[in-house]
Amino acid sequence: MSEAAEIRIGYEPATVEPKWRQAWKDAAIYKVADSTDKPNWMSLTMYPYPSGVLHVGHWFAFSIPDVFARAQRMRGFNVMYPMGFDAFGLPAENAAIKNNIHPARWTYENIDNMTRQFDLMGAMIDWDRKVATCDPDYYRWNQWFFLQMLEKGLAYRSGGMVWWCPNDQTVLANEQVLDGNICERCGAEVYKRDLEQWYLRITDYADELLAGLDDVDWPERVKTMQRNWIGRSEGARLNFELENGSSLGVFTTRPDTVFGATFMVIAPEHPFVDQITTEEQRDAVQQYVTTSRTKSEVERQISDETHKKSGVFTGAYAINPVNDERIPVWVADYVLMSYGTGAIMAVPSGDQRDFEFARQFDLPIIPTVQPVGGEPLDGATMTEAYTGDGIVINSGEFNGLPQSEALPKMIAWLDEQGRAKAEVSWRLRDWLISRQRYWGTPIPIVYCDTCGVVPVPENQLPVELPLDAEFTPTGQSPLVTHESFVNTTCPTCGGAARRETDTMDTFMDSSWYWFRYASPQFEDGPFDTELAKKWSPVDLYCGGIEHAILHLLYARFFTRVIRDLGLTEVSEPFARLRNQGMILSVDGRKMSKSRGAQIGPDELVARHGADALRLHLMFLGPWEQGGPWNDRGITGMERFIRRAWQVASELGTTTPGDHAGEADEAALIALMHRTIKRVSDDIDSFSFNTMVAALIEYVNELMKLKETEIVTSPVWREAVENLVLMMAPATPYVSEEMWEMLGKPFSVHQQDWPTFDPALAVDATIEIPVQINGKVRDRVTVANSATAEEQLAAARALDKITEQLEGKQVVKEISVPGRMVNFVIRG
RNA sequence: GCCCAGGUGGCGGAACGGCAGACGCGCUAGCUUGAGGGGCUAGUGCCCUUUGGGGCGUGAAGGUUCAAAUCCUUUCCUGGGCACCA
Repeated sequence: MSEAAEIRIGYEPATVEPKWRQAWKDAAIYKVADSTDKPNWMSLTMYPYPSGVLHVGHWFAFSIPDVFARAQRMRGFNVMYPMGFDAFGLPAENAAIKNNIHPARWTYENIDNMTRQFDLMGAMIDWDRKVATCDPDYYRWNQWFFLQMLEKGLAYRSGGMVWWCPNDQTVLANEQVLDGNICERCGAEVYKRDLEQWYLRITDYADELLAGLDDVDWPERVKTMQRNWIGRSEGARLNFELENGSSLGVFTTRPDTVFGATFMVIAPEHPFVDQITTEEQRDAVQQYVTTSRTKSEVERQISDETHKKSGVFTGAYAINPVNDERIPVWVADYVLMSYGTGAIMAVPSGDQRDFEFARQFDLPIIPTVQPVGGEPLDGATMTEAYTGDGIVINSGEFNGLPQSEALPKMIAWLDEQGRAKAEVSWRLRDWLISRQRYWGTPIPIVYCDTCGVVPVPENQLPVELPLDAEFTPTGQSPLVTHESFVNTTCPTCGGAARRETDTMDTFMDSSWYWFRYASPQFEDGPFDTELAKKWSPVDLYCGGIEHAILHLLYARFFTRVIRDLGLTEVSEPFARLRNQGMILSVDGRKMSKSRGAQIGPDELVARHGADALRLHLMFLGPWEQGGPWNDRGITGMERFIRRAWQVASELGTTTPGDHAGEADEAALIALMHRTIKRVSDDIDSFSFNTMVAALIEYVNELMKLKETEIVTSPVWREAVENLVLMMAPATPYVSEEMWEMLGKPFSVHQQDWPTFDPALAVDATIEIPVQINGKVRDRVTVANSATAEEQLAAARALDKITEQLEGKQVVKEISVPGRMVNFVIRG
């Protein structure tokens, strides 16, 4: 049998998919040019950690952006949908210890397997642009960025209390600690240790990081999380003189309540604790400080019925600058050393925490704001702090002013006297980037007994991670004991020196990786600035909500640093952000590898085909929502594909001939345009589940029509071709096959997206409901152009309606053209 | 405690002032000599009814409206975020 005579018996994904996978590879249709006559459009999806295999959650996260990217390409953009691997990190080290396999080998093998699986998915990835962050060619630029920041004073080494994860044997950034004391990575309880570490000065950009959120098309909840994390508060810094002659600075958002400050509180870690505590109080204070140190951060922060506030009087007194009152200074752990100055002026009448403390220790309460029209407040009888607006009282010359007016006046007044200055305080801390781990970017620093801390010169980069490391189950980084790595010479004096053995937080890697896709082989810098410019900012960034703060905040910070180095013009890296929901395992819990609850795609692909799996994932529900995995329903997607296949395969067997009725043709045209509109709009709004529904409905209609005369009309051919074009982004394999079946030239993925005419997308006649008193009593078919009056006339003509209106008084008639008719009757 | 999102058939979900349950799964019945995880047809929210039809239904209770799943108020539940940040 000749090839031309071969009959396509039916849809078999096992033959269709490998065939086109190879054809695409041979024709390199996913190779992305740096620029073309079309506008560039960059679709980025958060690159995965190479854990070994892609599970259906990965498919959910990666195949849907692929659909969008493919649609954008058909719509006339030069689309880049790059992929890489976030290849440094702890799991590789754990695997090394457990299975005696080197992290590098483990990682690169996983990358190979996952690359294969991405191809199975049919993703539109240009692998020539692949980035793996554990490549020395990549991470040397982490080191380069670090050195630039060091030079600009944006990187620094400092001691202080830092979070330590005993399980991962490393410090963590504040952002990586959940629920007060839980390791974001492994779930272990973390605690604080006093260690010298490397930091990046992200707080220098706090203002800009906050303001920039207004300019991006991101989900509001992500912006809110970032705003909360940055935590800007406007207020003032006030100085209180202590009786011992020193001055205690505090930050407050309510300088207007300073007349009500009846005591002060300093954090147990505050440097003043020792010097101001009187002899009589020393024992008590010391004991308190020790106790609060052993308390976990979480314990300290609990405030409810069973956990009363605690604190101890230091014996010292301060002078309230506005009324010269002598007020006691307490030490209490409800004041945090890490925020503001680590000391507060306590105004129990205007702050609930101070109020509780005052009640507990019998300290005076002086109201300074009187609610308008309420009972006069009395410090002795108040039951809670009053934080609302009102009239200022007990505040000298400011008495009688509305609180909102008094606030700026009081700041100005205090400022004049040199007692206060308006100040903005931030919750954001600098980013701790040192990690006591092996599988990461070595921090390019050398310690020399003569010269001190010496940065490795740029021309000596990269500082390569030694591959001959020894992995022992102690959890300690093998770099520490790696003699030939640690022992080096000082770049400045040439004397013996030691290398920094800490590596960088892997969030460094992901803070600029997308720039690298523009020029992944570039050797003269982190990326080719001219090429990167063509793809900046990223038009669409997709990824999980779990990165709302961590990765996205660091990436925004890095982008600004890169901008200030003159390498990019953009400040915001990601113009539009969309978060997918999480695919949970069948039992509704997280798909964890350890519980064996991961659903692998390979078997599903073997059974149903990648196209059906892609459709199924789209059809599960709103992409933003996610939900528990189930494979019920995937058969529905297969049925849909088979029906589409049948429509396409029979087209070749019908010959164009005399038209069917004009009305039938018009109806098909309307259906086609309506479907193009629905599918296009649904893609734009990331509503992939309804997009699939629209395609299914379309095919179901075509299946009915396929037995009618209309198949001999040119309109039919157009309708079927558009079906295949619309399916192409969602089901790339079978669409390519159907496109070929229609006798069209390779490749369907290089075709233009079908357009629709809104005027043609409506049927000539429509059916509208006819209501009586808001209840549907009948339906009537009218011309789509019918006026309100015409609709009413048509409705009145209905037997059933005439009957029910008989003898009743019609109080009101509502007729909305194209929507409905309602008669309001009485009696 | 505060903020956000969400509660709709047996299930996933659709509609987001104008026909509730699109679409899919599942289920029921029938058809089909390719006994298969096949195809096709019809049905499938609940209750009442001989048919015609009628009533009730979107977590709960009120309200606005000719008309409410949709808007407003109160409340309950679920998920997420923040939380002694001065």
